[in-house]
Amino acid sequence: MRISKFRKTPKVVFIVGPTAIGKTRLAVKLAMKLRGEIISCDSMQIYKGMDILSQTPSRSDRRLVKHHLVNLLSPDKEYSAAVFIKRAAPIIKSILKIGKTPIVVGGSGLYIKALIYGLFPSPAADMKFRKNMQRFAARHGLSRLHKRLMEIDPDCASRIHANDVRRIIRALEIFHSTGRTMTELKSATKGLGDVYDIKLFGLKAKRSSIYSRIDERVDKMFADGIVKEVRRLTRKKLAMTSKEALGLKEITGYLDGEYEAEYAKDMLKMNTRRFAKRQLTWFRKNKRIKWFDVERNSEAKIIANITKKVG
RNA sequence: GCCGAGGUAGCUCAGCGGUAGAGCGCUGCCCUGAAAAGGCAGGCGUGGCGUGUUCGACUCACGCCCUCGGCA
Repeated sequence: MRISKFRKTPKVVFIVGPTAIGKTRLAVKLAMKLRGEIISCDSMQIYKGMDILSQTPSRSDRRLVKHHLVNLLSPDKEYSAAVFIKRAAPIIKSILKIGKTPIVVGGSGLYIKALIYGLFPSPAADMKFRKNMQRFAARHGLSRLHKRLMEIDPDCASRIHANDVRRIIRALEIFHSTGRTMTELKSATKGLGDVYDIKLFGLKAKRSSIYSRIDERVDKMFADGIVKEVRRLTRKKLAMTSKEALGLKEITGYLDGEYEAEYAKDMLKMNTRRFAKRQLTWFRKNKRIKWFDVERNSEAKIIANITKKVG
C-alpha cells in the first residue's frame, strides 16, 4: 500500500445486494458512466439457456456494456466459486490494462468473498468421492463420517456441525485427494484485495419491499415463459451446479403433475425470499460495504455517489 | 330451521382439570471448489365470546357467535 501514494492502485468496483434489488440495471448505467465492463459474479447467469431462470442481463444491456461470465457455459458443466475466481481474475486484469473499470456484480456472498480474500489452494471437486461418501453416510450414518474427520482434522471437525453433510464430505475429500488437512491448507491465501483497491457498494431496501419485488419478478418470469424454459432444460442432463437454480425444482414438480402451476409459483416466491434473506445475512457482516437504499435514493443519485467515490 | 363436525401460533392441526405443543411458515445466525446449495438456533399465543362448576378451566356444563358438511 506504500506505493499508492505515488501511483494509483487500480480500483475494482463491486455492486452487491439481495436478488431483485436492481443490481443488473444499475450496473449497466454505472458502467456507461465509468467506462466500465461488468463481471457477473453469479453461479447461474454463467449458464446458457437459463435466461429467465437466472435473470441473465438482456441482450440490449449486453450490447451497451461488455459483460463477462454471462451466458457461456453449457448447463451440463459444473461451476463453482473456485472456477469463478480463476476466470474472473484474468478478466479483471485485462480490463484494467485497457484503462477501463472492472465492475463485479452479484449476490453470492461466497463468490465475492473468494474473489476478494482468495481461496486456499485446494483440490477440485471429486464428484465420485462425494457420491461414495453420501452412500456411506446413508448406510452407516453421518456421525461416522464426522467422527472420521475428527480423527484426521479435529480443529476443522469441531467447526463443522455434525449434520452438515456437504462440509464434512468436502473436508474429507480434501484430505482424500491431497493427503493434507483443510486446516493445514488454510494458511496464507491471497485474493484481489491484496492487489487492488476494492470498492464495495451494496443496494438495499426494506425487507417488505425486497419481498414484493421478488413476487413481481416471479410473476413476470412465469409470464415470460419460465415453464417452457425449464421443460427445455430438463430434457438434458444438468450439472450439479445448474440443477440448483431456483425455479427448477418448483417447476419440475408442476410438470410432473405433482401440483398446480399456482403452487409452483408460490413455492418459487417463497424460496427466492429465503434466498434473499440468506444473502442479507451474509452481507450484513461485511463492514466494508457502503450501502444505498434504493427507495430513498434515485438511481441517478446512487450512480453519481458511486462515481464520486470511485473517481 | 334441524342434525353432525369443528373454532388452539401466520397456515395445517395435536394434546390436556394444574395458564400449551408439532410440522410448515417466519426471524436470527453459520459458511473456503454444489453457495440460487447446505447447516444451526429461536415459539412468534387474548386457546371464538360470555356465564357457571372448581382451589384451579384451553380442557367440564350451559348460552351466544362463526365455519364446514348433510337434511330441509
